[in-house]
Amino acid sequence: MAQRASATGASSLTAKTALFDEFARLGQALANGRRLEILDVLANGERTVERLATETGMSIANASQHLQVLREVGLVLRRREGTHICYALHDPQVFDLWRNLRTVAVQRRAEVGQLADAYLGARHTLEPVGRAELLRRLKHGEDLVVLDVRPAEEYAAGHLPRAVSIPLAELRRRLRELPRDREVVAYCRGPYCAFADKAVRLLHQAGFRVRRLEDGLPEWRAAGLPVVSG
Amino acid sequence: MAQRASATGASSLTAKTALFDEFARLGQALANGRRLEILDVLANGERTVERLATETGMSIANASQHLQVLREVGLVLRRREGTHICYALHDPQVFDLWRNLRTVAVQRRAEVGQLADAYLGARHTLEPVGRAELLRRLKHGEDLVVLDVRPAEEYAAGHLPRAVSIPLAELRRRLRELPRDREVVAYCRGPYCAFADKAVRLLHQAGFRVRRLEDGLPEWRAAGLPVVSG
DNA sequence: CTAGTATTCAAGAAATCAATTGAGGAGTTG
DNA sequence: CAACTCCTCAATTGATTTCTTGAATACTAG
Repeated sequence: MAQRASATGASSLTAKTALFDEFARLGQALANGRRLEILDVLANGERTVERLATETGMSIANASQHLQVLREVGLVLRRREGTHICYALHDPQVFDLWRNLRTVAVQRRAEVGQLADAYLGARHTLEPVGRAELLRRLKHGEDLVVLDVRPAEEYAAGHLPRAVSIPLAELRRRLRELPRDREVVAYCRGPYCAFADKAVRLLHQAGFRVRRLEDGLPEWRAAGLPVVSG
Repeated sequence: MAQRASATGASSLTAKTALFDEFARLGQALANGRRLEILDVLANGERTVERLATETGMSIANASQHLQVLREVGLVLRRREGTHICYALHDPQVFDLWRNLRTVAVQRRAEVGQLADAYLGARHTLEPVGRAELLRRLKHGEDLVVLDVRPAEEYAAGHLPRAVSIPLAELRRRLRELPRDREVVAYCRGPYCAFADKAVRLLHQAGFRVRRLEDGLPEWRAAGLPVVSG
């Protein structure tokens, strides 16, 4: 941001300029794909720097630096946990902001949809289950299996009512735990997480009746729907 | 964004990286104070490049370049109007995104509040009127004057029901148009626009009973409240 | 108090971004 | 169709951003 630096003394800046530059700092924090990946993961629960780095494929130093940026603008906060330091979203509104950004990006830019398909593998082949639909069917006592394919820690930090946890990495060898006479609804971290899509493909090939939830646990929680933890 | 450039061929990027980088492009568009100023003004109605430049104090070329950035990511769209080209927010969701960014910035960063006070001149001296309160008092037929102090074009593009238009620049010499026996509620472009605050100070010194609306017309419209145009 | 480890800091190279200036394009009006 | 107006593009300069590497820090655990 050249014009902010060119007036390091801050005296040549009008107050209005300074105010909007301050808003823009939040935009800057959202202006990097790696930081958005971090936010997306953190929406599923707090994480140490190390785990965050391995899950996103960054170096630890790099992940740490991005976390500093997010912390400076107040998007995340940290907490010591034994020898580790855990980072978490500062509050639910931060997730709302990230989701709002996503939504506008998808609606306004065709490239996003193409890239999403490239990453997730055109999922339009099978209509996902809507939140309202799932809730209704659960309430009617319908006999379906809700499957959480995220890592076990995230399931522990909060999951859908009656959900079963089988992390994607273990799914192939734990297929027998799933009943074949009931429909399976899989979910993961959200619409831009590949876990549930991969699970659906795997289960579909194995002959299960399976669909994915339209989005993930953070959206479910943000919609005010019940979340079970522990 | 070094890592995007380092892979100009785009082949070394994983699909996930590319997807989140695409989301980040929207963040980049929001990562500049001048562009946020533009969005804030455009939320009150479309504007030509020239007007936008003079209102925000930028050079025309600079304003044009920022508008190109906003257009590339789909935040604004343009339309020819005679010899001019008008820019407008692409849709109401764009305003929601900007408002969401503002909200998080104010809640998470103390600096923002201080800068806002520096710009607007600590307005806490007088409690603003809430949207709900104003609406209720209007419905009860209470005898108050709703005063729109934005430029006349913005009033024409949409204003509160029963609002009177006196642009801030003309307020001092049109004081006699306002009744002294009724409370005046002034509003402008939003919480980070100085027009209403200046109007309140001016009217208060002139002996009027006056308060400002908690925020401006774009927020009123976004709340689904009635807007009159023409 | 010491050892060990998770995290942060610091420095440097490559690339991007912002604002200015001046030239060029696109369209409209007469 | 020609002149004019409004707008966009291109090039430049200086600052910022991003990632890597290696060193320093801050804690916990024993």
